[in-house]
Amino acid sequence: MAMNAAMPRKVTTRKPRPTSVAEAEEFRQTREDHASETAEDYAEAIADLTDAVGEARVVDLAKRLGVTHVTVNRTIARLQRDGIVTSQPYRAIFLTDKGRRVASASKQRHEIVVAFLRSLGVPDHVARIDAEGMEHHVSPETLAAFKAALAARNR
Amino acid sequence: MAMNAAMPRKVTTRKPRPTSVAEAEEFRQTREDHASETAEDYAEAIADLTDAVGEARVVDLAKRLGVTHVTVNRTIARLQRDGIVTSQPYRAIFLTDKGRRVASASKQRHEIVVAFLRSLGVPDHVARIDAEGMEHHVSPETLAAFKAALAARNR
DNA sequence: AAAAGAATGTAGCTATGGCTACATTGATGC
DNA sequence: GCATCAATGTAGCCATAGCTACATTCTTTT
Repeated sequence: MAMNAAMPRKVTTRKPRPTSVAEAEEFRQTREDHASETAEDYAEAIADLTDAVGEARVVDLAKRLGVTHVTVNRTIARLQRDGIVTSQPYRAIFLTDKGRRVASASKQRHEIVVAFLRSLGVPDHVARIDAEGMEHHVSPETLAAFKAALAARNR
Repeated sequence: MAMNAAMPRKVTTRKPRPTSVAEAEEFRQTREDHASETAEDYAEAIADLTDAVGEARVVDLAKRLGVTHVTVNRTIARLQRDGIVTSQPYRAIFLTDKGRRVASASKQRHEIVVAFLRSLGVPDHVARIDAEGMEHHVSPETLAAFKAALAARNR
């Protein structure tokens, strides 16, 4: 690119750059959480459907998660690859032991987060929406704090 | 696919399918939030850097967000497309008015969430990590509830 | 048993969000 | 002024996550 005289050039020396990368770790953690969000949502949905109607089918998951059956299909393939579910063509989807553990932990956390938000006076519908987004980023420490706050309120 | 006799066939009629899609809305909302997360994180980072050293450069953002400069570059192009920032090749990045609004709202929410978690006894470092993930999913209602809880504690 | 309809699968598109490797430009030092 | 190094830009790869359109298979109905 040719030098353009009309383009105001910066003459002064560059300001010293902050070298701290402390915050970077927080963003990294958040990105990592995102990777497991899908697995947790699917595992929980599959567990619920299995409890309710005995099996989880692609259409049911699609309806429940608000995506098309195509997306479900591809995600299930990944979850199978990762040992969360078992599935065979044209058959229902089932959780592995690992999948059941994921679902159970996720469900527990979900319920605590919803209960906690509701205890703060957040309307039920809003609490459910917020919990769905927040829950995957709630560490064990924060979950414990939520539990403790709930217990204190009921004491 | 040929019928495989060894494959246990389901003989009974399919169970009735649950038709409720109530939960789907929650997942949709969460996916929507994800779309704005990046914009908020970048806007906040750019605002902070601009305050601290007068300008935000690609390297600084990369360091701070924990990604490579390539990722920053591409994201900045998108943010420019979306009217959040202005940028010219080889120059610093600046927020538009819209970008400043995003940054300010995001920063405020971030600080409230961190303060709230800390007030529950969550260790500072953990509070920061969790807040980073959670904040983008905190609705105005929940944020108000957090604020109220903080105010009550300081009363 | 054949037709119709529902469910599932597949091909291929878009967008985001990471990355490495390499090219170019800008800033600094000699 | 030129060489060097840092910063920025570009090409192109991969994975996730959504979609429409179409093909196949299964279930139900007639």
